[in-house]
Parts: sequence; C-alpha cells; structure tokens
Amino acid sequence: MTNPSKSEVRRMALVDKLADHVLEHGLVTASLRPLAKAAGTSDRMLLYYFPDKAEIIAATLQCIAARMVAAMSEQVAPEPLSLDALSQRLSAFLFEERFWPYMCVWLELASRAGRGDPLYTPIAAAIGQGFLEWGAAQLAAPDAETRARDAAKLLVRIEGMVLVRAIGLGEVVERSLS
Amino acid sequence: MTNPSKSEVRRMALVDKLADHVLEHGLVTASLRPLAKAAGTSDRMLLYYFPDKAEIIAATLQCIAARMVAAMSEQVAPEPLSLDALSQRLSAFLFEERFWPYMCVWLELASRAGRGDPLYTPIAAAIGQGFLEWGAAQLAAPDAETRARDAAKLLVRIEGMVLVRAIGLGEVVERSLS
DNA sequence: AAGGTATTGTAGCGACTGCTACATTAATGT
DNA sequence: ACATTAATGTAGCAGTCGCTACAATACCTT
Repeated sequence: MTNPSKSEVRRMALVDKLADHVLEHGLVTASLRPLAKAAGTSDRMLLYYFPDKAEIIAATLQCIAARMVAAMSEQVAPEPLSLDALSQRLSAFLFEERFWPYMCVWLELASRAGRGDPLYTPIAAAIGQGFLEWGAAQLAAPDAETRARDAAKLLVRIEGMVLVRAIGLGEVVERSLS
Repeated sequence: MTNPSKSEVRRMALVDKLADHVLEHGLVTASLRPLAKAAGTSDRMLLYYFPDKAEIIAATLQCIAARMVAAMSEQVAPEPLSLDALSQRLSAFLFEERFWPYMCVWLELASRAGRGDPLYTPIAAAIGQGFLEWGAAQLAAPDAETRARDAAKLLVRIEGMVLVRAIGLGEVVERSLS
C-alpha cells in the first residue's frame, strides 16, 4: 500500500529538514521552536503533523538512521575483509567530515539510551544491531561462530574509536590501528 | 598552602552531594534547582559559592573524575597483564553496578565533547588521558612502542564496550571478549 | 554592646520549554 | 456555489531555565 497521503509526504519533507538540523546542532538544542524554524515552519505546525515532541524526535532519528544505512550500503567492499582490514576501512570513512555529524548524534543517542530512556533505547539498539549485521556481512570468516565474534569485535572497536575521537584523542585512535 | 577556608570546605561538601546527584540522574537533568535540592540547599546558595552554572558543573565533573581515579587505583593488578587479560579484567569491574553510573556520565560527557563544547571538551580529554595512562602502566609490553599501541587499543576497546553496552547490546560485548 | 562581614531567604526577571484554544484562511468535494 | 475539511497564524498558558536585587539574619571582631 503506497500511502503518500499528501500530509504523509509533507511530514516526510519536514522530517528531512529536521534531520539536517539535528545533525548539525545535536539533540541538546532540539527544542520545538528552533526545529520549526530550521524546517521553515512553526512549532504549531510541527505539533499539527505529529502528536507530540517525542514522536517528532523519534521520526527524525529514524530518518537519520536511514540515511546512515543508505550511506553504508554504498560502502560495501567488493570482497570479504579481515577484521583488521574492515576496521581500517570503516574508520576511514566514518571519520570523514560528512559522516562525523552522524557519529555525534549517535553518541548523544547512546548516552541517553545508557540512562534507559524509553524513547531512545529501542532506537539505539536497532541502529546498533544494524551496524552489527552490516559488519557481519562484510567479514571474511571460516564459520558462523567466528563471524559472529569478529562482528562483535568490530562493533566494539568502531564504537570505541568514535568515542575516543569524540573526546579529542584522535591520535590515540590512529595509534590503535597501527 | 592548605586552604580549607571554611567556605572552601563548604564548597567541597556541596560538590560531593552534587556528584551523587549527577551520577544518579545524569547531566541532562542537572539544572540548578534540582541540584540544589539534592544538596539540601537552594539554587541561590549554589550561585553564592560558584560564579555560575558552568563552574558548578565543572567542579562536579572533576569530583566525579577524582572518585573514578581513586576507584581505579584500587584495581591495579599485582603484575603486568596482556592486552586481552587486561581488557577482560577492566570490563569486569567497569560493568559492576556501582561503576556503571560513572560510565553513563562519561558517555554524556563524551557526547558533549564530541560537539566541541568548550566546557566539556577539556575535562573529557583529561579523563581519557588518565584512562590511557592507567592502562599503559598495567600492560605487559616488550618496548615502549608496543606499550603505547596496546594502551591505545585497550582504551578503544573499553570505550567501545561501554558504548555498546549502553545501547543495550551487552551480549555483543560478551561475545567480543570470547 | 556595636559595627561590620559572611551567609541565607524571598521574590522575581526575562527567556525559554512543550503544548493548546481559538480563529482564520486555503483547498476540496458535491 | 456551497459546505466541509485541511492547513495555518496568533496568542497564550503553566512550567522551568539561569541568574539577580534586596533584605534579613547570623556570626565575629573590637
């Protein structure tokens, strides 16, 4: 059922602009009026298209996650890679300037999920799971067990690199890859 | 110069209670009135002992960091350990219930530092550096270069485990350690 | 006891928060 | 052309934010 019911289309266009704003400024400053202004509308209209702020943020984060998934789909290697090779490759593009905003939002999301916030926890878990599967599909592994373990190691590694870089220790990330 | 100038003592006692509150509820809800209530005083008094909120938070975070450092000092192994062994040992106690609040605050701190916030960035970097040195001192390594590299790997690994666990994928952390 | 300083309470300011009531305009179907 | 619904603006509410002016108390020195 294609359901582009006009208002649905409008909602999506709105969410797209909201995603831009959140990627640029983060979740901390994501209050209704600034968000609305960034989307070229009013807080009134945001709450016309969505029941409340929580749903606005959820939709925005899902949009951001979808963009990230799309970007990562383009990054599939032509052939399976070892854990080290994939770590290297992954870090190389996750730290590109255009991707870093996603990582920043991802960190904010994780920090909220860590506190058990019911809005953010399931979204974060889903995205993490997506990362994990993406990695598992790219890894060269002799058997399923090794694949699962290496995928777990990969996830831990890249998330660690993201966090370490976020706190300004980018050179430590480099050193860890050597 | 011991400078327990009465008001200094009072300040420190205050900060101690603020640290408790932040560890329990996080930075998101750390606004003046709730903080003051948790410390058994008023927002008015918080701003009597500190010039502004930024300094209050900075002092509180430094207190939290100091507690963490103290806790980790007790966790030194009797002898140098391999990277894997130390990872295991470290994760074992960082994920204890009493330490997890520190990790949650640490995540919040990192997410703010990632956005370049001038208040949080230097504090986060200093704590990260501390982690790094703690690890380097515990690692068994044939030479300085290996030690530095392994310490970097250790930091990335444990930060990754913290983040992955925060998003609810604790079992992935386990798998990555196997 | 007097005077000065350190500490604390009360009250509030202006800005912002999520959200809503009410009214108006625009689009749509009949 | 008219009635109905969808979309939007205006205004505001009750609450919170960081912060401050003013006044009162408590304490300490002389």
